[in-house]
Amino acid sequence: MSRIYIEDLHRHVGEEVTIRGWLYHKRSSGKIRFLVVRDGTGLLQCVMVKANVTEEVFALSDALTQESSLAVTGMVKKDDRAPGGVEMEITSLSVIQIAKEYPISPKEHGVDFLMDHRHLWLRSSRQHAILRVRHQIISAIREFFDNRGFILMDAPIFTPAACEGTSTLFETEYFDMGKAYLTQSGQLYGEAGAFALGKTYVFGPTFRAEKSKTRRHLTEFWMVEPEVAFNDLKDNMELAEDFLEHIVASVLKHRMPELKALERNTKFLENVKAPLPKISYTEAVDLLKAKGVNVAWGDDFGGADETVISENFDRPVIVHHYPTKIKAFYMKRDAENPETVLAMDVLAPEGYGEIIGGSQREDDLDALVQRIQEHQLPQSAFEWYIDLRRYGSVPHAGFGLGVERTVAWICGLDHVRETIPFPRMIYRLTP
RNA sequence: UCCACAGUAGCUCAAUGGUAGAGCAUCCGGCUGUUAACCGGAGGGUUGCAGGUUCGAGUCCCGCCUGUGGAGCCA
Repeated sequence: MSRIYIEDLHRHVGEEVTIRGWLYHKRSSGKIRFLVVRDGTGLLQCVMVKANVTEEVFALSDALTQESSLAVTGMVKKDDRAPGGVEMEITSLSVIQIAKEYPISPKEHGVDFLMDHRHLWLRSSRQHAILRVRHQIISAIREFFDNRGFILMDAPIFTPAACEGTSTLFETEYFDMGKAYLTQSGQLYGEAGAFALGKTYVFGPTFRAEKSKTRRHLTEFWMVEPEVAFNDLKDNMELAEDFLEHIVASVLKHRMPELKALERNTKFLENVKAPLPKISYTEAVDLLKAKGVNVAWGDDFGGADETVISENFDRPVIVHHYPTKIKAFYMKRDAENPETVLAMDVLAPEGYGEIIGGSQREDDLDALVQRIQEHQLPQSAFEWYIDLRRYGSVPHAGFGLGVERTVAWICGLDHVRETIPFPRMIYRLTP
């Protein structure tokens, strides 16, 4: 016998079925009880009328507490009075466990309390909606690259050295070999992959020990990083805009009920179609100056600056050709203007900030070694990476997309802490 | 790390320097269509910790702890 889930109940109207799940909420009125049951796929209002069940079953419903596990059996009926339009008329009920007093009530709670109870908070409908959208985004990411012949290439999490700034590494003892570090990015390994397999993507968790305490930061977050041999900056930007279009279209196609539950205005999401608007860093600085922001050419943009830039567009905007000195060592300098690199960031609209950062990579051996020295990085740790420029180096490019910021943007959340099941932040390691 | 704000019942919050309270949750009772149901009743407190001022401190002062929002840094 196949198991029936709440999300499929509209196909079982008129049948007697059994649903196993948890009590989400209960309302009682003398001789009639309304049990709202959840099973992970949705919520179902179950109506228990005293005359229709045995005394034992009716008494059992009195003992049910919020989140008690149970199985309900009854007739599935269409009823406009029920949330979801379908309800169950209970004929039988069995209790699996009576839950202890559940800490999360239907009333409001503070952020810290909810984060302390994250393992239970995940059961609420808002968190359901977010995690389903996250799932859809991850699914769309893999679908996009898989359909284009990219090979998933996992990068290591223990690494011998930094690829971004050195001050933001989590370190750990690695037997008698000294320190190992948790990866900040799989990109360098992705480059090795691109030279082996042509087009690859790295997808996994990354770690930054930045003491950032903002709505956009986690210490552990997921990143997907495509890397393509023979791609230049233009190819890279085109890949990024096709990629974003695909992700957003997939969520709009499959997760509208969740976006509605999150009260997400999808107007801007529907605009996410390639090609996206593109401006150079220099144009972005001029734009900021015209808006009265005090910036100079060569400054990196802060979160507020990114918001001002993105407010000029009704869809994500690509900013390219950043100053060399504010970007990573592996980015290729523009031959026409070595003060800039062939970098590009994608800024999400509505103030959600940078969701993609990428570049064409430095493929020249001498230039790369020089950049490593300029950044005072330990060259020995990068010998394998430099090797890629010794043996058949070619132009190549890639980018990284932060999954949590993308989820926050698409869901319209005001903080990334709700975009991942168990967020890791500067002051939170549990649950 | 820096700046600002906060910490009172299980939760969300009140309380002019003068008897610590409400709603929800819990428990008891009532109600045959509820939608965060409603109505009546009950229990529930070392006011974050440690000092100080005062006749008297949840309230004022000092230090610490924890958290929230933001900055810098970044995806």
